[in-house]
Amino acid sequence: MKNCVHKHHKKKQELASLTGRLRREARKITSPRAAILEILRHHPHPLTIKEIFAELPKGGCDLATIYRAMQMLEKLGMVKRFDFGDGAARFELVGEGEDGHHHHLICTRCAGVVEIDECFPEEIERRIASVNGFAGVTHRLEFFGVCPGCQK
Amino acid sequence: MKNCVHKHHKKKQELASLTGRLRREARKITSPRAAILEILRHHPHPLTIKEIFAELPKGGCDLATIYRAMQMLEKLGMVKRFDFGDGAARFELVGEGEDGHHHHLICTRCAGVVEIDECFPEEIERRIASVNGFAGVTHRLEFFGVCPGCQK
DNA sequence: CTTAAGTTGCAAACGATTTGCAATTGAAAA
DNA sequence: TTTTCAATTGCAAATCGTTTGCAACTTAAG
Repeated sequence: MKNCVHKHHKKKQELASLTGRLRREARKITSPRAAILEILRHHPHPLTIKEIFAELPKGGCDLATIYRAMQMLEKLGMVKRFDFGDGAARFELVGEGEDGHHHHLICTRCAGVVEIDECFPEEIERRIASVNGFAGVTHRLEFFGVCPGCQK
Repeated sequence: MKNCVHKHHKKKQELASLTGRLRREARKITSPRAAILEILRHHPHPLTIKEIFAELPKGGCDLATIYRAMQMLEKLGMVKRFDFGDGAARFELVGEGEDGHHHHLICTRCAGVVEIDECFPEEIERRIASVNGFAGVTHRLEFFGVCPGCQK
């Protein structure tokens, strides 16, 4: 179950559109960045820094460069950071104008990932916020279990 | 908002009951362990290793000892590990027979924590599991927002 | 083509957590 | 109690993911 099922209809973004977003933010389009975006573009599921590094063409860039790129892309809202609780951050490209909020179902055996459409019920979240007087409440939510292939 | 609101009626467990659980598992009741349990007993909210370390009486034990103790207590199901996404694990004592599953509302400004009674709807989780053929599905869920005190 | 600001590689620094190992200590047995 | 041995601890070194300082190097604007 190393592959990923996608129920979200994420249109693969054009590289030009991505670099355009960068340019608009007065960021330089360097070859490491183009290569990283290219990889993210082709992987609709969350990738760790090391996975991106591994996908990088021969003589790719330094790990630090990827870390810096992801920080910056996250700040610009172009990628969303996910935490599966295993100590390594994962990143996924976010469509223009979208916020990328969604969840995953992760196999605790093979680490396979399935994107989930369901989200925590808004009314309940709203109630939790108001009952406690909190503002701007969001949540971090991930599901864990054993995938079909790992159950035997 | 450095204090914690508790809507859960967690009865503070007796130290004797805790050490009894250890003894039953053929684990030694050492002074570091007793001190750690004593601290957890008095703090119904999730504590980081460093917080436990700081609470430790003068000449407490080594950090490594706390790490080892928490690993072991977690394995025995006596503490539950939480991840607020800030890189430091937090631990909370779990009542005998309970599984400690619950969630928190965390202030992104002051890091204050409120325990939440709500959980992700079971029927939806069940549907997510069956639709994807996953078994033994659980979830990790935490809420984030700005607490009343930090909103001004 | 020049140039200044933005970027990169590299190595060192970090913070959380783990681990090897010799010295110490519970607690079961004598 | 005292003996005895496995469980446990302290300490330092090792890991791991991530960040950062800095000099060398590009990109993109003029």
